Amino acid sequence: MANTPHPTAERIHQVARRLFVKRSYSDVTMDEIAVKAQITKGALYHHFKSKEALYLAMMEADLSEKQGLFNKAVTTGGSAQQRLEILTRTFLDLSVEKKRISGLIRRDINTISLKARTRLLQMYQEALPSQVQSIIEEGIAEGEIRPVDARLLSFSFISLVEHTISQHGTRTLKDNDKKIQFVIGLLFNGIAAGK
Amino acid sequence: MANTPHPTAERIHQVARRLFVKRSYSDVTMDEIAVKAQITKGALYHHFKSKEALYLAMMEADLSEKQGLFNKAVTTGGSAQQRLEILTRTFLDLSVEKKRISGLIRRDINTISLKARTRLLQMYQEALPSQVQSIIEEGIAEGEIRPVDARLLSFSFISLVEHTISQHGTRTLKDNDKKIQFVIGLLFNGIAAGK
DNA sequence: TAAAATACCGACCAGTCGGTATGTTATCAA
DNA sequence: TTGATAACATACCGACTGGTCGGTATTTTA
Repeated sequence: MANTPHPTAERIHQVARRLFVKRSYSDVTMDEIAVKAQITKGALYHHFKSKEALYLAMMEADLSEKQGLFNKAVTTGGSAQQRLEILTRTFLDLSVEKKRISGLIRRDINTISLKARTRLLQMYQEALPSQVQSIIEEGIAEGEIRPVDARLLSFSFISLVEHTISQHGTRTLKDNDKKIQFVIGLLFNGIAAGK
Repeated sequence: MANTPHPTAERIHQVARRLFVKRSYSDVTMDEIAVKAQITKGALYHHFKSKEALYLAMMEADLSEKQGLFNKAVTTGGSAQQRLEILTRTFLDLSVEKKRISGLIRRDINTISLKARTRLLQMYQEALPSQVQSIIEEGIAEGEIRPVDARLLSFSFISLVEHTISQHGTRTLKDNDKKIQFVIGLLFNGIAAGK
């Protein structure tokens, strides 16, 4: 339903994704998207009624895909730590571009209309933070995790993971195993040297 | 030296800061800054040769102030944990607006010129991450903190603190003591329930 | 095969934005 | 008093941007 079977629309999505990942919402122009997608502006506006609609459609396609992927980690059995590891690995296994998209939201959220903003945050919330949150909440219920605010922690955890895929993060933590180890180790045990 | 003794320039700084905190770099116009500062565009361009120069000057003023403040925490005696607490408290005691400014960088970094970008990152680096980093490094040297990548950890810690001042963060962790407790507790001990 | 819907083209528009050119007024040293 | 300079004001420019629109080619449906 959120899929765009039309080949041209699909190409527009790809081009838009690549551009929006590299530059901010305001800085990407519809002209450039049209040129890169090898169509005219008329055709572009035939498929998407506005710049914002295109941005939202692109985000929705990406986030609903991620929601499905991450949901497998949530519904898997095992300890909260194991499930967070699986979820993190699922994320890290994505393409570089797809890993970056989630980070766009914080960057562009202030430049789109209020209505689009609410919708975007809702989609993001369901795709990522609330899934992490539910794992944490169950971990708390099981006595595996000490009682903290699960929502705030889920946001913190997500940006922790995002740091591992930054330029410096990838330089320090070469492969995904190292990244997961860093992230999970910090989350569960902290950095105190004792014991 | 980075100070702007001229009262008009100072007023422009204030207005620009308020606007840039609320909206992205591209979305804030020089016209609006002029109107809000109760001057004309001519006067605005008399004081700052370009939009980018204004943005940079504003950032520089803020970051150099923060660098000085945080440096006190770094040079204070005590354990790494105590010094990180002091640094965090220094940050949290700032006005809401000044707390937000640091976060602008990640948002606007892609929209300014390469030269300005390099400069901005350098200033930010010195003001915040590298100070946190040096505390962590000393903590590792003293055996207080287990050996991890100090730089990556400093970035992670900073965004952890930033989360506590988000909308949800302030709702959950009412006062600064609660925020510091959350942030330091997570960093040093993690969330594992055992012991 | 006629008709209708879809996909696409490209010129154009109204508005916006950063920046400039050209004045006018306040300040203050000589 | 003068004259240079800083500190503004005003009018304007040119590039650019999101979006429109009349029209055409192509495919689907009746």
